[in-house]
Amino acid sequence: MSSEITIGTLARSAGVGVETVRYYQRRGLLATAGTKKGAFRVYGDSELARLRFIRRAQALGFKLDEIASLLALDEETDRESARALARAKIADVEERIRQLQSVHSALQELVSCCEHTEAPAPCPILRTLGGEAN
Amino acid sequence: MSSEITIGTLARSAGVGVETVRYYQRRGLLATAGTKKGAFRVYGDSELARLRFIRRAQALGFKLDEIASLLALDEETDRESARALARAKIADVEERIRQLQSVHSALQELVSCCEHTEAPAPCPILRTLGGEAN
DNA sequence: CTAGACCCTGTACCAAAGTACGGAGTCAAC
DNA sequence: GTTGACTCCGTACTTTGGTACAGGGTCTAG
Repeated sequence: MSSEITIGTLARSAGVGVETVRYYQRRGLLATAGTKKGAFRVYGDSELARLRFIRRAQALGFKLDEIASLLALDEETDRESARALARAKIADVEERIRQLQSVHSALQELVSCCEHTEAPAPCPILRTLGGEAN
Repeated sequence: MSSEITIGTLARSAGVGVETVRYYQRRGLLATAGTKKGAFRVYGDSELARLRFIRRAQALGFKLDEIASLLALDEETDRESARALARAKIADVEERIRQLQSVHSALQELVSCCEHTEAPAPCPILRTLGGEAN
């Protein structure tokens, strides 16, 4: 049933490097396989699923510590907690978007000011960064 | 004219820590004052201006390496370069906003799916992260 | 039976932007 | 004439998510 796979194959199947798998093990996100076949540890489907879970969660902006919390949840009984974590992450993402948008418009302003200033004189961008009034 | 200030005052005036000033000096963003008054190095207005420049640029999302490039520009002759750097940063910020927006909508989808699933069964968020189809 | 590919463990290193600490010297005030 | 705040210089640690290497052992094919 559960395919017997070494760490290299496991890593490749999830699209990560062997060192990354080991790193997740060190971080406690993934168990180090208990069973060995000869001298090599052997992994199965559950480890692969967990590894993919980590990657998907990461793509959604969760950091490894948060993923550890997600992984500790039970599909059956922890829906509230899962939703709470997801909502917190949404708020987080929204905040970062707001920040970036404000930076974006400040930069836009500088550039368009620079473009519309015909004076051959000092660069408005550098002058603004340099100071006087703010 | 140029106020004679020690590093602590300089740092406080720019809203950073002394260690941060020293760090910028190590990074070559800020010169270590040559003049000393007794045993202590003495800074003036130009260092304060430079420090503020760094902070403003940082608030606009430039990293220290990029700020080094900005600081190397001449207000009079390097307008083109300044604009180019600002435009590159704008593109950068836009890209990050797009990324975050796509993450945001994926998260929204998960949460609203979870909210509208009345089955007492498994949590849709955790199940989606856990896999099968994607 | 040997070469090459793979695995094991442990440790060190990378970026980025600082922060903290140790041990010494010095300055100003009371 | 000493206390307390400040400075100097150098080094090490922090966070996050890995990556790289050293020095073995082992497995598989030809």
